[in-house]
Amino acid sequence: MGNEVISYLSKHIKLSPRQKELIEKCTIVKSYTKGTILLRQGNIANESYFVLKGIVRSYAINDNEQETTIEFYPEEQAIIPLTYGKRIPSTHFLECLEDCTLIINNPEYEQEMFAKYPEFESICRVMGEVMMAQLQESFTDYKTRKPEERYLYIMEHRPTLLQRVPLYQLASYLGIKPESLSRLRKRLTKNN
Amino acid sequence: MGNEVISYLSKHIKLSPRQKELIEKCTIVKSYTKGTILLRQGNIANESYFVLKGIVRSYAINDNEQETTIEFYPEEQAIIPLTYGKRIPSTHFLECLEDCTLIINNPEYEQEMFAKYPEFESICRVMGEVMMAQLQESFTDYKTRKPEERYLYIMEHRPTLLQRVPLYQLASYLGIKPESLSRLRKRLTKNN
DNA sequence: CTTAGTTATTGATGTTTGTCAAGAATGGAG
DNA sequence: CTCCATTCTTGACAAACATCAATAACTAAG
Repeated sequence: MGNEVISYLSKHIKLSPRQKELIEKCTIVKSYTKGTILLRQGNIANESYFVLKGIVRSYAINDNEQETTIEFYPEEQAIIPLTYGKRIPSTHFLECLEDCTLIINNPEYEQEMFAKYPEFESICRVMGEVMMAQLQESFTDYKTRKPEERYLYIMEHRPTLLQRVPLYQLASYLGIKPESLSRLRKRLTKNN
Repeated sequence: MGNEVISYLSKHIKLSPRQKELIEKCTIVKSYTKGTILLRQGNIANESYFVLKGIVRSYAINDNEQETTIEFYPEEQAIIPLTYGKRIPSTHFLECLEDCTLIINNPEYEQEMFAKYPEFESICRVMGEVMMAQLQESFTDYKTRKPEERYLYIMEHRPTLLQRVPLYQLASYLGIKPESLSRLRKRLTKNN
């Protein structure tokens, strides 16, 4: 069951055979039905996840009641809420867009693991750093690209998203209204 | 000299008198002239900073040779490059927009400090978490607000920026072209 | 003070997005 | 299968931004 986790982690750091063994042993797996809210904005985030099957969306609602999709997490993605393990209320929601199978983690269990297998702590630290760098990069990218360029990027690099995600949610991910995404797509099919 | 650091840190975490004393003792201060590049995109970031005087800009250049301002760091701001202490090349530049006086830090010095004063490690960890949360929040905010709203936010919360920063750099921070910022400003003065 | 270089504004024009409203397509529940 | 709710598309119009080009304002160096 932990194979997917190992394949994911291996993209970012080198794992020793012993570490791989460890990960396989220590995973808690749960399933959720489509539509399940894993975390609510304002609540405390006391779990982190790893997606084995399905797709999870993270989104936030601001004072204008506008909903913004922050990220989609399909298979082989780690989901670590920003407020994970802190006392601060969560800044965003987590929602299952399909029936999902997830690996669950929580701070207490993590601490237990760290005590038993100290190497685990640096793995987690590195993962945190990687996520932060990715976040910064996508922010920079977001500022320099137009919605159309962002859409084309997704078509090229994450084409399955288009089949699995409602377009109005993709629109809020791109930072435009659903109508604009609709027209953008029409434009693209015409010109090619 | 460390007073400003203490005042900054105190905004985010509680410091004991002993910790404050520590910080005062252990700071390395340097000065740079306007225009100095502290860090280049592609290079290794082996220093982090704290601004005592002046203002530093972080920006990135993407494949289209477009320059995007990521953040302005005036007095009392910590600057921790995302790739700080890692072997990854930096994703952004750091540039002094004025003559600057900065507190310098590097990973080796940090490790030394951690060994001597273990409490320091958790201070740094918390600071990292705070920065990450801020980054995520500004990203979400960026997606839901229009350029005009972002400009008004700066006028209200960081009014000094407008006097210290060239408008074309502020424009790239807001995600628009200088011409558009110019017109946006004109619009606002007319309607109020 | 003058000049060269940078930064800011303005005008004209085309494209894209937002908004409001209506209609078409899709999908799930009974 | 039918119906209802959600999701997607389309139209018309206004607002905002990008682009190109020219001019104005400002700054720093000689």
